Amino acid sequence: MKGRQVTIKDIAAELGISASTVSRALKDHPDISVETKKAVNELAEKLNYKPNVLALSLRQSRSKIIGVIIPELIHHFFSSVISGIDDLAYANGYSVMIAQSNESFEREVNETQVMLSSRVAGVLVSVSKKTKNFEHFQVLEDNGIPVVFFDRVSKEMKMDKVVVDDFDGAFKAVDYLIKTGCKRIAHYGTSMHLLIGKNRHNGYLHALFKNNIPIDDSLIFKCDDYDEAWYLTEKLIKSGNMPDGIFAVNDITAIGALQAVKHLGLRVPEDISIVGFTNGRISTMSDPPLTTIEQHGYEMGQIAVRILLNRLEKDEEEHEPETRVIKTDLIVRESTKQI
Amino acid sequence: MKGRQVTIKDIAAELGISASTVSRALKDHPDISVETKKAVNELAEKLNYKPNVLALSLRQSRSKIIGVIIPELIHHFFSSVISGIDDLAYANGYSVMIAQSNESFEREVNETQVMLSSRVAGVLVSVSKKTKNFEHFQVLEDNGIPVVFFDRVSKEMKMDKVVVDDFDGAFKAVDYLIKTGCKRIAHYGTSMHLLIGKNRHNGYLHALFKNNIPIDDSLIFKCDDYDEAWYLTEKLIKSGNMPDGIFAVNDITAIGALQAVKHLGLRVPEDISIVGFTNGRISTMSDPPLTTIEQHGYEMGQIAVRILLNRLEKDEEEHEPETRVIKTDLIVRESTKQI
DNA sequence: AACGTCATCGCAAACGTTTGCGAAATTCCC
DNA sequence: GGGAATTTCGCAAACGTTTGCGATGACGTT
Repeated sequence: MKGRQVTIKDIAAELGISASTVSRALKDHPDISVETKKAVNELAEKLNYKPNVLALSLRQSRSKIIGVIIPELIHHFFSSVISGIDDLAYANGYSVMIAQSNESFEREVNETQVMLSSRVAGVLVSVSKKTKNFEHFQVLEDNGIPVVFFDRVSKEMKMDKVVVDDFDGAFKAVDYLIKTGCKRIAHYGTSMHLLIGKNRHNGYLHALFKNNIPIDDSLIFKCDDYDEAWYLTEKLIKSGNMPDGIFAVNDITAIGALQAVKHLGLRVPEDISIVGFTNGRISTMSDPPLTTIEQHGYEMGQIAVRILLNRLEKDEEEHEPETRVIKTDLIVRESTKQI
Repeated sequence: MKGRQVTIKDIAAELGISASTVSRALKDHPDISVETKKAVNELAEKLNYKPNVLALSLRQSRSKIIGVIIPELIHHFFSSVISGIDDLAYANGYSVMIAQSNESFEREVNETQVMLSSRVAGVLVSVSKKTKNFEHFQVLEDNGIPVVFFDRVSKEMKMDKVVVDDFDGAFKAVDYLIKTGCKRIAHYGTSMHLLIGKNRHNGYLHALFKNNIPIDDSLIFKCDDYDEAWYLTEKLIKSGNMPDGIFAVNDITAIGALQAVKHLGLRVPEDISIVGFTNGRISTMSDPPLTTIEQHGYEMGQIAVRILLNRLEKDEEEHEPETRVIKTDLIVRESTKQI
């Protein structure tokens, strides 16, 4: 019952041989006779021996754990990414340690300390909204722990990144709105110090520009969650400054706007068209279903892992930071008009 | 740059004292003089020393990692649970290692091996739909790794569990449907070998019974996802065997049914009332918003951690498995009629 | 018979930390 | 000032594993 776990020594003792021999036998070292190997393997099987990865990691001072730091777990996009991370990590014999910062800078810093303490092989991170300083990640790199950022990244960090083509995605969304007849398109965006905020904003501007639509600052807002969107949309409509299209930085915000529009007795898309960003599960559940941008979270997770594993293999020599950009797709549903 | 990490020995060498002294100084052992402590702590700070938890875990053969095995990450309920787990684990100095089984029995078994290898302190698990055999979890217990199950549990396992009061939740849902005038209530349920499937089913039956409504087997189905629900609902309505209420085993299924009903030109809740289970994010996003059962995933995660930590503290002596039941709440929205 | 060649295995150190025990050095007490 | 008590620290072992090196025998070769 309540037992210690079986070790190599237990096997060695029971067989009357040394621990080294058992170790070598288990990994099919040529120095060991077939009979010994057979005996060792059989006993290991019988005792349900599992190598102690702690000891292993300690020995070669590198663990098979990938650390992941994200702002929030309860979020379709992030859980997609983690799912991609977990699947590929698992396929390569790595385990995944997660830590959510809950959008708190202090906790994010603390989590990097934990990663350091745990001697993880590498860290994948999407920074919190409050993070404007990246020293704690540099510390990881300085201690030999490679860091790969995904989605929420910043320009100033000279490290590996994998991001979605936010500019192009936003452009596609807004361009589509225009092509379906919208002329007064509002943008609900997130913090501009996050690249994703800035890039989506710029994509929005670029689409207007390309289509010769003047920029109207009274239609551009910092607004990135459900309740905010509801409130803002209601205010906007009642104020008389009503847009005929809304491009929101994510699906939740888009749906908040959508609900508010319907609540006021207006129709989507006839009166106001709406486009979100992410293509999460909810985008098919709203009424009407949401036109949005597919962000390929699962693939993003996988790519991040692949970049990390690559770095871990050829770990020496100076390394030139790489930025991978994932293309988005416009998913047309019924919250926008026909083209 | 590309450095090894700082160890206790580095500090000891630089200060010309022994590693033991540094170790004791760092944890404020009374045997060490104040000046030494001061010197050690300052240097540790300066060098950014972080204890190597691998070595620590190896030493006392127990790590500060909680393993979590779940069927699917991309799922509002499960990510809520993990979020609760992570927050409480973090507060108690533990890290969280996740592993998704993707509803595969083989992978679930493999993940338990990994947990064993990693010498995690304990494991929290929600079993896959395919799991009908629980030996792999018994192996964990036999090796001194406590296991706590949550949500998806089975009767035959004699271990700690934390579940939602599925019976009562289902009862509340169906009872409410009846009170609002429904007479022909369909049930879309999940596998009966999962306790949650059976209990919700029984809660459904009990509500019918209490209200003297005969059970109609032609209204009971195994159907637990979006597409299935859409298809089944459409078939059901067209076949003329139309229910006036639907109680679904989760929100996604409920919304699938809701969409199908609307698609056929019928109204929710006037023609058919619908109740889901979970109260996930999507339940507020549908049109009309979904009446559902709040399942308290975040709290469930926290309770699971608390049970585990309790066991880890007084780890000796035989332990009587405990089952914690979390009460549900009926959340009334607009997919049901007024009472 | 003397030597080299293999095949097979064990010793011991190392990874970073903790901790019981003992060893100095200092202080105290009478 | 002699002994005891106290303070402050170091030694070494241990956790489980890997691995360079050396050891032991059994052979085969001259």
